[in-house]
Amino acid sequence: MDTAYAYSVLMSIKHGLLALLAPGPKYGYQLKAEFEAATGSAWPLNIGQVYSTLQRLEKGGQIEADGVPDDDGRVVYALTPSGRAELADWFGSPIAQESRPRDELAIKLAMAVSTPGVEAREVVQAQRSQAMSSLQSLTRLKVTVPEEDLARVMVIDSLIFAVEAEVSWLDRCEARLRKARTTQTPEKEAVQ
Amino acid sequence: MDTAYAYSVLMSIKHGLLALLAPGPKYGYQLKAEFEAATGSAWPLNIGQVYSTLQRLEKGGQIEADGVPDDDGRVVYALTPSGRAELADWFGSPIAQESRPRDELAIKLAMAVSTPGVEAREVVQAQRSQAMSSLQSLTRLKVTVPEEDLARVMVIDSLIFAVEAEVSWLDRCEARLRKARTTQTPEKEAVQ
DNA sequence: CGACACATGTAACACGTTACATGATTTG
DNA sequence: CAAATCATGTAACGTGTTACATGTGTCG
Repeated sequence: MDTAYAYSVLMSIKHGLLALLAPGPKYGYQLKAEFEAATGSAWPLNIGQVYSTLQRLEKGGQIEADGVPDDDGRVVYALTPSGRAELADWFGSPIAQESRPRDELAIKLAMAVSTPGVEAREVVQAQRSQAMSSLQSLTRLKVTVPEEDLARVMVIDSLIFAVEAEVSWLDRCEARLRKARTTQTPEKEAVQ
Repeated sequence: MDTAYAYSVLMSIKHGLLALLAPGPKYGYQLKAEFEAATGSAWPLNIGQVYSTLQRLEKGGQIEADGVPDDDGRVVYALTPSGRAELADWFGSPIAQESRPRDELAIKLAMAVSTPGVEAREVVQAQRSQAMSSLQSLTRLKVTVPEEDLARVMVIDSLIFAVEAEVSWLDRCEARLRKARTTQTPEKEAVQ
């Protein structure tokens, strides 16, 4: 293999489509619909992206067009053994911590505290109020989806948990910043 | 602008480098070192990527090479007004919820529950034990960095908070799955 | 000398994203 | 008929990632 990325390889869509193809062959529009039925309101999926991804999956030998277009011009794709293997591997092994994208917010705050002229606490507060408002829309959204729809509920929960964690983290940062200012530079704030 | 992405635009490195250039001109290796000094052990930065990104920033008019290579072949880059403006905008506005990458784990679990033949609870448990072990390494790592090093402490905290939230979420998913199995299909598990 | 760190750079690729073109079918 | 929806596809770009080439300086 030449494609051995050490971390930060995003393949959510690819794997998601593979999973949707597991029960049986499907076509593009159907995949978009089913993908959004589960992860839906959270992460809409541009239809163009479905076809791009299908193309790349076919090129990679993980899926193949099921013969000719079906009854009415719809092109149906099916998993190949290779694709089925990759899917099994995806489900079978946990997602590595190192394979996750860099957290832009963490980087931003790290940079904010070490960049002169930037008030890190303002950054924290702006982010916090934004997080609180998304928390509200998420809880509003959650009551609209029935408990039985496991996939959707779980996805929304994951967003809620992530935002809540972000708020807690921001609060801790606030505390750290407050403490650092009062202990380190007691009267430096008077300057300028 | 032609580049108006609606969501999922990753620009952590770009903005990170811009921030590092704010105090004054710097060269590639130095930027790598300083970037890792803050976000360090969490997200190492390939040196090649620094040069790629610098090149793209220069092409985009956000930075420019400071005349000739300095005393010893080192090429120093500085912010342009445009770059400074973009940086101010980055610090000044919160990171949008929609601009975050899709959570692969959430998608995976959503797919797991709707894919026949896949035991979602096994996926949950595998992920959970992996999360617990990364939580351990993170807490081990945290004690090695001094409290005064705000940036690094905050970055590690952000990882810890994220993993803790993941564990809580996984536990909730476990509960939901257990409940769904006992209420929905009481004896279906006997089949096959 | 040989190994290693410092330093710059390029080429190639994978993935995500959108804009655009094209047609068939349905429906007010 | 016109508009909306269904359906497929392509071209282009931005960002992240790595592998590789190249050279300098230092130190055992």
